Amino acid sequence: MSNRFPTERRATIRDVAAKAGVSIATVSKYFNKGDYYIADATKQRIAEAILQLDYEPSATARGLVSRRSRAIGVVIASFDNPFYAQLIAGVDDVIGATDFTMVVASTADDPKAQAEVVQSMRQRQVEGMLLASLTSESPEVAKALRSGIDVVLASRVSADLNVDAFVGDNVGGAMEVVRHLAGHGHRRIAHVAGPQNVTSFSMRAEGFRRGCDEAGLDATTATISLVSEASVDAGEAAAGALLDSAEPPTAIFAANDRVALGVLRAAERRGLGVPGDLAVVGFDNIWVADMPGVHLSSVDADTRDTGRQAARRLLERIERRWADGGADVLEAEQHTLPARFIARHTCGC
Amino acid sequence: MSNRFPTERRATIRDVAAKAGVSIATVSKYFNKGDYYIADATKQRIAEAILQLDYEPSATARGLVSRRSRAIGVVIASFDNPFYAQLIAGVDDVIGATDFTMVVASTADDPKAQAEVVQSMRQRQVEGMLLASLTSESPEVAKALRSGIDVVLASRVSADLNVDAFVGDNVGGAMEVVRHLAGHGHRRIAHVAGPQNVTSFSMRAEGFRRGCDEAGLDATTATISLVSEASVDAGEAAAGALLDSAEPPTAIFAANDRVALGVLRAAERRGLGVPGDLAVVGFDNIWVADMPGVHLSSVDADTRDTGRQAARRLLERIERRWADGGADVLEAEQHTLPARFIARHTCGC
DNA sequence: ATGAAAGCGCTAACAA
DNA sequence: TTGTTAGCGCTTTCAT
Repeated sequence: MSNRFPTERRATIRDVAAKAGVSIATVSKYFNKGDYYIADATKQRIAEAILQLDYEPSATARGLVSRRSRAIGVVIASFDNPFYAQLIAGVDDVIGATDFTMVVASTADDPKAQAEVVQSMRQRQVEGMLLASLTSESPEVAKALRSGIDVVLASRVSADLNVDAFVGDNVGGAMEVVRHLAGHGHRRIAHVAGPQNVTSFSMRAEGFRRGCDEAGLDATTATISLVSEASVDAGEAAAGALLDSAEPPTAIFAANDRVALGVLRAAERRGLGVPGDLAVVGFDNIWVADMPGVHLSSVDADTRDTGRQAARRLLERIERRWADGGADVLEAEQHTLPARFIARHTCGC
Repeated sequence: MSNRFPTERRATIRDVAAKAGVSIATVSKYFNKGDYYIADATKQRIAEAILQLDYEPSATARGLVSRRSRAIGVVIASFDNPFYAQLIAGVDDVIGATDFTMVVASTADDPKAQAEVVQSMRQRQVEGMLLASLTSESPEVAKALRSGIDVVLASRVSADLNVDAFVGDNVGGAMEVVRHLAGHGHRRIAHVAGPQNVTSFSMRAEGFRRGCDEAGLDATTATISLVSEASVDAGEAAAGALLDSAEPPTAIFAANDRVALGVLRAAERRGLGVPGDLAVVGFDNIWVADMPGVHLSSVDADTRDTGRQAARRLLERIERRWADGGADVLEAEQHTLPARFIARHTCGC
């Protein structure tokens, strides 16, 4: 047996009005409580009718007249990446407590996909967008901005978009890592860097360089190995090449924890002890880093909180826009969130 | 400097029509290509106008008249749980390839939150809902069903809702685990079971019992320890109690991988060797299970594919409904996806 | 090949 | 306190 209901037409405000014996305006007022006076007896009858008809007001119709969708769009690179999962969890923490809904889409860092997604969100009239996946800025984003959609960046910065951005202290965190590793006596340190068109990764690479300078290491010992995708497999491959070279590093700083996990696997496959033969440090401090058997040293920039802050800011912008009649009065700010080095087992602590 | 654009009113179909010197009906036809003939010259002018005005049709207005939102709702328990992340990734695989959008919300398995979320989605006129977090079925879901919203369950079954469900072979998978563990010679096997109001967990517990029967183990050696929340910490606590008891188990089968990770941590904290002193098996085969240093044996029911299949089915239902003029002709089916035991290090293989 | 007009379900003046 | 009415931006007959 299937759900065989004749599926009678959804009840509308008209049906409610008819059944309650009032005008649709009164029913509308009933829902937009607070601003109107309406007799208790009438209220009763309306409530009754709503219940009986199982009426639910159409957000679509409401949105059309009020010109507000009460929806925000969230764009990430992928769902099965704990970093984005954490970020969205943070966004959800704040959005879930409001009457806004989230429409979410992933773009796999594909500019074309991003353009499509942004366009689709514009059509859906989202009031704001939270972009966490933004490598090359597509013109679609600028258009969205121009059409009155607020935009906030998370874990990304943009040179030509004048919008708020919330991003961890990648440079500082990376420098801290090198400092720490150097403190353990390492001289041959390698950095497995992620795609440099992703700002977080390029900033980490920059921090690595600065850290090496600071520690007096030069390019003969401090090397950077680029990886085209920040994945476990790519990390394993890159680390493998490094480890199999003539003068392998004694410590590897990975672009992020997933890459670090790949490095760990490469070491394990070669029977190398960690941190004895090789020290490893990641970035992002995803929950896995703290798991038994892993104990990966990492840098924590509180991803979930990044999501929360970015979401709050977006909401703030949206509210302000309505309060100020469409104007965009807030200055765009770049917020750098503090990064903390988390020493666990793999760095040699 | 902020994004200071006077934020002129979004262009509407009217503006386009005016600028192109045609009627709005023609512009509308331009977008609903295929069904109408429209002169090439006119097409040109419209395209031009659209470009200049940076016009994007309003999905809201469209939805109001067409009565279709081209949106589906996805309800999960939480984002920062790799299981749901995988599931959503699967859903995204198929939805992302269509012109539907996903509105997502989490409920933390709170019935009240679930009711709110479902209600909100109903207001937003989603055409279908994918429920992956459904412990106690709230009446809201039945209402949604009645109002013509298609519903598909993922990784959950429901006794009183007559809807499609896609769920892994929890019973069979669990039996397989016990069989395997018994094959390794274990007699004292414990199951750290998750909240029993979650069908996946109750089914796994059931499979555990059946497996013990099959292996000739009885309640004196095969024990079940209930945990109120399927988390790492809860798993650690439960395993700790088990391990510190007079006659500790030699093998623990955890409700899922997160709980298993907790078990692993409990063992590690006590200096117990795995699998030497304690064999451990999880469930779900989240990606972490395969990481270096972890090597957790688990049961794989292809979560991502579950998401894909469920999403496909939902889309199928939606299309059918429109093809058949609102009727709901598909029989509700319960799909059991095969579960495969994945032997890694922690089970003793 | 194109346009006029009637709504889709709702909100928000303005009247009564 | 309640009702009338004019749209919100679009699709869709039905004319032309």
